[in-house]
Amino acid sequence: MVRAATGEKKTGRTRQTVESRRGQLIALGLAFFGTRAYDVVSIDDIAEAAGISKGLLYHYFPTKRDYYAAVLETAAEDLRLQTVIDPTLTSDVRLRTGLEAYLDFVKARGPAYVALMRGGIGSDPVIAVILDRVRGHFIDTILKDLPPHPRPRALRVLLRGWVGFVEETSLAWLESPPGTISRAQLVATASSVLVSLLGDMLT
Amino acid sequence: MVRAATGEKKTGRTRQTVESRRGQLIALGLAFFGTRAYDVVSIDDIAEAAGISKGLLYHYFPTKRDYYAAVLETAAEDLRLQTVIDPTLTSDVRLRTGLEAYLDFVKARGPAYVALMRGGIGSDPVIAVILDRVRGHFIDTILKDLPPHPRPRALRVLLRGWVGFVEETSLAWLESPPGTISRAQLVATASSVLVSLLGDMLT
DNA sequence: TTCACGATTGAACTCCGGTCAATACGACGG
DNA sequence: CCGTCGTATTGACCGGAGTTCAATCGTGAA
Repeated sequence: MVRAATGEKKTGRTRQTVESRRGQLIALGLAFFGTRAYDVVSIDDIAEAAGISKGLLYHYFPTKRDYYAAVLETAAEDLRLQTVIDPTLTSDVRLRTGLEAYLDFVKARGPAYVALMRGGIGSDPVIAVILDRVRGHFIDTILKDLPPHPRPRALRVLLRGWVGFVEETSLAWLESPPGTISRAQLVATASSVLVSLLGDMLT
Repeated sequence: MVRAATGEKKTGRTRQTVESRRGQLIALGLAFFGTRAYDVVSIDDIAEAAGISKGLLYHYFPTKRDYYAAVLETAAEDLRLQTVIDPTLTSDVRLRTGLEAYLDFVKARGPAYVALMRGGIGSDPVIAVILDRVRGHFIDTILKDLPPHPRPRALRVLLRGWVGFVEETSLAWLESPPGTISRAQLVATASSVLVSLLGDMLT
């Protein structure tokens, strides 16, 4: 309609490879879902920001939820990569280094991390599975360091609680005014909690 | 259209008081949002289940999010009421009793509690405030028992972490097969974590 | 240069959140 | 027993958002 008035080229089509387009869309999703709530972000917003048509987004992701899931999965994978620790170190050092890496990741991502991990649509099964996998990965990493001998079933429950402690503590750290608590103190407390937890269990 | 075929009375209008209607809708919301994700639950679903028109729901709640917030608020209030402990008891006993009450509440509500507290729309500011208030209430309750003397600002951050520990642990307890961990062990571990946390801080 | 594959479009469809004027239930006064 | 009045309640309507799909055109290979 008004198209004739604008001086733009008739076809704005810029063909891209599937990976680059997918990457662009996921990156956009990280920005959008990291800022606004799931149901406030519209497919049209994404498409417009990407400079593509709505239909194309559905060429890459079957549904909005799948799109969100893919975005979350990417964030989760980033977190996993960012917290890989040199396996030759002492388990104690690895714990502290891992916690530091985790906190650095949280600090770098800021509110986007909060919105993605906490917000979103937690009660959706697909989403819940992704979040559980992230937490499960950390738990498995910790369990690998433990002697396989006395490993009560209750341990996993408590470790999941510990992960909750670290997550919640990190968010509080992010939101609190600077000087409230130091990164070092967080690391120290978290590892001391874990050690006492393991000590209680494995005796 | 088909209405004539059914033997129902032409007008199904059953006028109710505002409180009873509101209560019915909130109860329905607890069931729906406790089962399905926020954006999967439609206003039409609720209205149909309540036997009313969509418009009436908007007579009570200005928006879907406000409706959800009201439902959440009710659940939060229930939890608060369910965890009121006799203030004449020892602080130590109060802690254990409170934890037991919390776990009983979680067990009674089951997955619905999970969906409401974790799921929902966490990144929505209004919702986040409600959830923060619930956690803040527990933290304040704990803080009331402490001597006001050495109360570092970091304490609140760690207490929030402890609440996260309890929440996550409770969910894992719910989902785990019976016999994995006992309620008593959970209470013991959670209070021992809290005590050691406070011990580290207040020395 | 041609061809064919597939990335890309845009219009159409449906469902859903939200609005609003009209309606009728039921309590109250006469 | 009967208006009549407030308001709980309806139903039709709207714009927007998710989703579908046939048509289109850019691009690498032959």
